[in-house]
Amino acid sequence: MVQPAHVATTADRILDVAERLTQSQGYNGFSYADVAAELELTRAALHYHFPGKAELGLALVARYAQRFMTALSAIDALDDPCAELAAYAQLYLDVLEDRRMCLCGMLAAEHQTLPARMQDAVIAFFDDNERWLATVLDDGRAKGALTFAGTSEATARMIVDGLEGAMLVARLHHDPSRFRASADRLLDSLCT
Amino acid sequence: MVQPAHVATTADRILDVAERLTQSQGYNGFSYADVAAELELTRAALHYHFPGKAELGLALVARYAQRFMTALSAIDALDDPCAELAAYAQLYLDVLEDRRMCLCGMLAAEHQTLPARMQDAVIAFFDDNERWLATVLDDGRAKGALTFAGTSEATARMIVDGLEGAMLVARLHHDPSRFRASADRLLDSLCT
DNA sequence: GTCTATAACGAGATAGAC
DNA sequence: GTCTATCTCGTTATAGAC
Repeated sequence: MVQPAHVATTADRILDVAERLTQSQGYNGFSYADVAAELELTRAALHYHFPGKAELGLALVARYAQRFMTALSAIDALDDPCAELAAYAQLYLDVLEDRRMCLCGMLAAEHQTLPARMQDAVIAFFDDNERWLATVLDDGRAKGALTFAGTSEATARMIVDGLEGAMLVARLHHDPSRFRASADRLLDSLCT
Repeated sequence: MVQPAHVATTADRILDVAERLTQSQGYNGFSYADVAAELELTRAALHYHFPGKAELGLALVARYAQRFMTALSAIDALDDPCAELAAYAQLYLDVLEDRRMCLCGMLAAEHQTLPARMQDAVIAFFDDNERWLATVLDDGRAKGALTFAGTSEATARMIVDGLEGAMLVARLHHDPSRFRASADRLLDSLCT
């Protein structure tokens, strides 16, 4: 049986709630009870869909990473390196708007406490982001649309670092404009 | 009675362990039992020194912030804006060397789950850092030692954001050289 | 200042009925 | 697929002896 596209399965609704809770309170900051209460289910029902919290957490990262990579593919279609970087920053801003941290940024902070497979998935998320950014940077430099010193890999890392850090700090004040200011300064220096 | 400078009080040793655990696993990622075991004390002894985890957490941030501000005062003595920025980044690198996150960076991630007074103290830490950096930047621009567009406040925020984010990500790979690369690119663009 | 003992609660998890 | 009931363990916290 295939679900109609507009009806979320229970598993999806669990992931939606768990994702928001993880982004706002951390993986170690929410419980099955929190998710169950919000969905008006019992904890046991959650265990049916995700046997343990480790499985839920892994599904969380996998879905988030997949969704993110899909968004990056869509950005590729812009075919304008400078606009692509701006669109990339906008992905972060969208998350920040309702006071969430990047899921993997949050999990990066908690990294040492995570199940091994979640740790690996978080690292892979950042590697994928850096790789994608590096191709945008290389492409932009080849086209003359972007200017930067050093390797595209190092520049990509600086962008990821800057955006993740800007989210982390801007969230304290619930102030997306702070994020935008940092992000703009970071990216404007690259666009010719 | 005053303690000799080289003998740490029990309260200090508790803070030392709790600080390291918070920086590596998060405030929600360690327990009184963890601290007690490492110090070969009981949990009850910890409650004597810090009635509850909220008080311990607040003392943690207060001590860290005070120590950090003292370090910033020492850096002021360098009287060379570019060297001062490098020394500032070095503070972060020192923390990262044994796989710790900045205490307040970690607490920023967990911010929404913290006791109210801890939340305020974390925000104050970042405000103080930004203020200090802004004075270094203003001073450096006046002397002609630093160049940057826009306000010193906005530039200060970009520096804090970049360094915190670089720590967050570099810690994943246990790779301080990544931090150094990001930090150098961030700061070199300011030094004339 | 530190201990033993215990209370009170929350978390993750499982068995088995429906 | 969801429920009730239960288990086990970890966590915070307190009382009272030493």
